[in-house]
Order: sequence, then structure tokens, then C-alpha cells
Amino acid sequence: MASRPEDFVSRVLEVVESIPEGKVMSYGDVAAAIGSRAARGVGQVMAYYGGDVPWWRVVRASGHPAADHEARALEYFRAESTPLRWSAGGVFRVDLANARWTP
DNA sequence: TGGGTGACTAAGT
DNA sequence: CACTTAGCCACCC
Repeated sequence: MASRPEDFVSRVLEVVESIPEGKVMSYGDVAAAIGSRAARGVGQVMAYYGGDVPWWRVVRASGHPAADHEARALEYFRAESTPLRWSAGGVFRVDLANARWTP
């Protein structure tokens, strides 16, 4: 294959691993950090290679964690003391205003 | 090489 | 404030 997955995949993993505890980044921010706008591409890479990186530190622009993985991320957020914003019904989302990390 | 899918985003209702 | 629609880019077959 002429393409080198490491160019995009490795960079995504590199950025995600570089996120400190208690901080989070949106998919779009990660994509922008590597010079791309493929927020969905980041999600694809995370879904496949995310098993070796703190995927829970990567959330959507709305502050919600990866779809269908909120409960899993919540345990990490509580352990990392990540700023969370709770809504009625037990629904929570990351307070990007305070947890958004920019390199 | 081309088509379909998706751990997304922004804007509109 | 929450849900819906359309658009985008990268990955997989």
C-alpha cells in the first residue's frame, strides 16, 4: 500500500497518549493537532487501535464521551478527577471549558 | 480503484 | 437544551 497508516494512526495515538490526566480533547481537536479535520477518521482509528491509548480522554465536541462508552469513561474520569458537568437523569458530560487541553 | 461505513462536527428545528 | 439533517475525512473490503 502506497499509504502509510502510521502517518495518521500513529499521530492520533501520539496525541491521545500526550493528553495529561484530568484533561480531555475533542476528536476534531486531535485531528486538528495532526493537521487534519478527519474527526471521524480519529474515531475510526481509536475504535481499532484505541485499545492501547487513553481513549476516554478523547470526547466529542459536545462534551459527551465516546458513544456507548460513557459508563466505561466515567470510571476513568472519576479516578482522574476530570471536571464533569452533570445533567438531570444521571447524564454527564466533560466540562470542556475547564478540561479541554490544548498542546 | 471504487464504494460503504463510522468511538464526528456544525447548523437548524 | 436536546434531537435531527447534511457534510467531511480516513479506514476497510
